Amino acid sequence: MSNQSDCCAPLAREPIAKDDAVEMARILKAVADPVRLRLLSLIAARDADTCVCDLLPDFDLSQPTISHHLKILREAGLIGSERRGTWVYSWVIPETLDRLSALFATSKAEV
Amino acid sequence: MSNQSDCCAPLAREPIAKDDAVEMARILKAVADPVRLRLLSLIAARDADTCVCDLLPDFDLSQPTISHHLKILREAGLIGSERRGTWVYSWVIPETLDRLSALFATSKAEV
DNA sequence: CGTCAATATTGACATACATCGATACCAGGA
DNA sequence: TCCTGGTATCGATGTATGTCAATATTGACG
Repeated sequence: MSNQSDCCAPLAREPIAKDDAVEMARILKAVADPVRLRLLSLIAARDADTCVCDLLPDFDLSQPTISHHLKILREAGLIGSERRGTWVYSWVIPETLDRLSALFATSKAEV
Repeated sequence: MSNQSDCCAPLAREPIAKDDAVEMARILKAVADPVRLRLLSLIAARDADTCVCDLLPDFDLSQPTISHHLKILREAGLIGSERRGTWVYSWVIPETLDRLSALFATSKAEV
């Protein structure tokens, strides 16, 4: 029943299936890091797409390290990225955030 | 402004503070594992408290390993546990689930 | 007490991960 | 066509993590 784009009822509703647990844990691993959580938040809190160069100054980390973290967020489907000339811009994919939010929802009543 | 029980606005609302990112990443690490996600779900989906002995048969893992995972969930504030005679029972702490759910909320409109 | 069943702790091990410096790749401009 | 600046990849390294077998702890019950 669960596919990529619409996976699993809230944790508290019914025991999550093994495969779904693997899939959601993959996404959760991507956000289970202070640096990536901040990167994601910086990108998500903007109205416009975010240039990587705007993110770097906020961290005491090397450019390769930030690039590495962005790749992990991208592979988890949490952000999208695109090169525009010299710069690379990123944006949030809200559907993936929604999946996480729904996963932890506790109100058993719903649609 | 943010304390333990009510930390940080949704990621997408404003850039998360460094300390909050560390704190939330700590909790997220606890759920970023397929086994712990299933444990949490099994416990959360029940009406009554869950005996550890009821959880073991669902996994192809040793008892010490399950015990280890439960400890991590406990230390993250996701579940509570209590010994009653021979058995140890666990229950979910919904406030912590709510914090996670709220963290990923995308609708900018709210209370 | 002494035993037994349920759970926790310890120590060891292999694997995964965050980070860096060095370097490669790309696109724009002289 | 060659530089230059922004970004990605690579290789190395130290640390964290998931797992187990062995053992300790806890509490119930003879």
